[in-house]
Amino acid sequence: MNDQQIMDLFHEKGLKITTQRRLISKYILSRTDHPTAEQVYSALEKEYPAISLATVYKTLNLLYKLGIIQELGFGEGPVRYDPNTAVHINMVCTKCGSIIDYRAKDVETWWNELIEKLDAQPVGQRIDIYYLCEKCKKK
Amino acid sequence: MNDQQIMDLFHEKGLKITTQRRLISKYILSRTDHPTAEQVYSALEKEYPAISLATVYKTLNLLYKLGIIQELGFGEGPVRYDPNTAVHINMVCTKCGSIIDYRAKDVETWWNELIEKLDAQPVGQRIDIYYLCEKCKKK
DNA sequence: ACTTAATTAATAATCATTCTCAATTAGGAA
DNA sequence: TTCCTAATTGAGAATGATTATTAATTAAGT
Repeated sequence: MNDQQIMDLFHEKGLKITTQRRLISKYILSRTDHPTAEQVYSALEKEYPAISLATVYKTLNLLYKLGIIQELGFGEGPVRYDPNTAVHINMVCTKCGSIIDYRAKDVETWWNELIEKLDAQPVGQRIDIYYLCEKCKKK
Repeated sequence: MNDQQIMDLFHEKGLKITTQRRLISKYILSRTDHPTAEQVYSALEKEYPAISLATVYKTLNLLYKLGIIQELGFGEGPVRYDPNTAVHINMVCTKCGSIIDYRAKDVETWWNELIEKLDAQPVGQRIDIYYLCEKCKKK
């Protein structure tokens, strides 16, 4: 999903298309590093100084509710946002907190087999692996 | 792992065995409903009124650091604690927040195959499926 | 251009969790 | 058993993340 498609979806749902929503949507879609709301805010502040942190939170929440992005909450620290909603594995470094997506065909295949066995129909999923990333392992 | 084994581990690590730690450990091990720290506190307050919420937080954190329990943070609401550290799926109702563990032999088998393919060695994992539980689906 | 409801910025309020520190206690040593 | 000391605890203050409030602004249909 690209940012234009998101704007179309907003329109379809009767939601207003604002500069802020456009910028936030575009920005989060462009990231693979799972930023926090604060980080999205800091990045956008440079080109759009009037933007407010509350708007960033509200918009990310809206994107989440619309199923466009994933929310990753942890025991500690702020929520991380992931534009990848396909079945994949979040490789989470327990030391530095970096998160990279691991996506493999067989993960998706297995997942589809699994959910077929359930009587429930999932509305989403989350798969995390906690490990030490290369950088942190060296130290 | 039972609570006596946890006490043995505490001893081994040079950690003091207190009434609070005993009660909190025993309680969380007995639950399958993934309670919050607040809920653990409320339950234990009845038989041990002097217990403090800070101690509950600290002890649950300690158990987590020792790898005895799992911490499940979400985008909203408090952290939930899960004494089941085996590979399993957390079935999370997106409406009422109930969490039940889904454990199947093939989940573990597949998981072991998967992590063999990674060059990283995981220190833990988390698998969630978001869905509507039976009760909430009826409404 | 006009209207109006939705959205925004700014900041106060809230919620969950951690921190601080004086008092208490576990558990090893005498 | 009693003593000693460092670890732990309870109580509440402090912090950090997020949400709520509200007056001002703005998107977008008429």
